[in-house]
Amino acid sequence: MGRYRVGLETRERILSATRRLLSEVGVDGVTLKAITDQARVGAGSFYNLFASKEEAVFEVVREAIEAVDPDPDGAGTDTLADLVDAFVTFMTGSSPIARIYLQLAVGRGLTDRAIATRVVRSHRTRVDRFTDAWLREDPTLTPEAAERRAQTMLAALTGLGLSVLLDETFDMRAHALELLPSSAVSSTSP
Amino acid sequence: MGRYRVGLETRERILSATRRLLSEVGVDGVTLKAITDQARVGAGSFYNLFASKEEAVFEVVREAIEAVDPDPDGAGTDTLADLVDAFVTFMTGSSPIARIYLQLAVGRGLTDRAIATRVVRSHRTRVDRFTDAWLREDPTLTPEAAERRAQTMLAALTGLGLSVLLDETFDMRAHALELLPSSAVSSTSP
DNA sequence: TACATATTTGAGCGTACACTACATTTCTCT
DNA sequence: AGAGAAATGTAGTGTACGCTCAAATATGTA
Repeated sequence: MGRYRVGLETRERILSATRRLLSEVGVDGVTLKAITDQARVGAGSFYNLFASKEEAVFEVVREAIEAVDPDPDGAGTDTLADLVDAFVTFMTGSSPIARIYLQLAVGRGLTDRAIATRVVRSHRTRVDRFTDAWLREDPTLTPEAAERRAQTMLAALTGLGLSVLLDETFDMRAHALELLPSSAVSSTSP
Repeated sequence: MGRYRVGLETRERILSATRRLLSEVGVDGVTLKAITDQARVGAGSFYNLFASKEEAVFEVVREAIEAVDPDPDGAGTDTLADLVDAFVTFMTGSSPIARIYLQLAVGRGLTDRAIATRVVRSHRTRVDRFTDAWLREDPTLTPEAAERRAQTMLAALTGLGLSVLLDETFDMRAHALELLPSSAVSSTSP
């Protein structure tokens, strides 16, 4: 089902409106009417392009996450410090999308099956990224040990992210550095 | 406006029902109908005792957060391993309180200022507990360094708690052990 | 230009929900 | 017992929301 050019433009307008609303009024304020008003689009047009309201919201969050990904192509050259840095930037950056992401992941992921599935899948991808980086950092690790460390590190980063969301003065970066093995602390990749 | 005895009993029934629903069906499942059905009470009775649904939910949340607060009379002899162990047990134990607490702290605490304040305060108390334990573990640490490590460790434990909420098969204990300094890994306090 | 396909509109459907009105019953105190 | 306050159940009301549908219009292609 090919799209006409105007359809793709409308899609962008809808995503922009959703992004803006998420930032300005939060996840609860994003109603379909708010989106379609903001995008100057009828409800029917919205559903011609998105299967549900949630789909648009997730697309926005997904793009926000990708925007800070140090290695979008998965080339496998990013270091642990790079990944940690990217996560910290995502959480402490100016965009409020990080808050939305955590809220959706935990606040709704626990009860909404569709959301839980997406959260788990993206989490899985991130764990793999961190696992690979751990193996590059310390080739003597078994794959299992590397994954365990990746899981722990990611969970810790999530917890630190929560801390900074609850208390904006929390110095997430300083704390996150403690999660790195001492050999990797000094600098990010050259 | 004094209350009759039956009114106070009804109030307790409503709070119990709300508490139970929070743990069984989650925050989103707590509708007024669910509460009044569970409490075997009419909607009119509910609004005779509470100004709004939120008021009842908030009362339960407040009690749940208080229940999570570490014992303020703690003798101050816990080791880091003890504290980690207690946290893991709390998270993976049979009581649904941990679930409620985390879900509300993240799901609502990010947007509800009143809840955020309570979460931050109980978190603060726990950080102090962990800081003391770090100092006992390694007396060469400066108080600042100890607190930084305490914050990181607690955030990591919280993140691991989130992991186990999203995936019940997640082995929180194994991962939590990685957070301890190597000298403390082998055993809990004698 | 003719045709197929994509896009748009917006009134309105179904539903879920918090909350209310009010007649009735129960409670407590004197 | 009697009176007034409190508690109760029912049957709603109002509203907000996600989403649908059919008809009308725009777009791309041969």
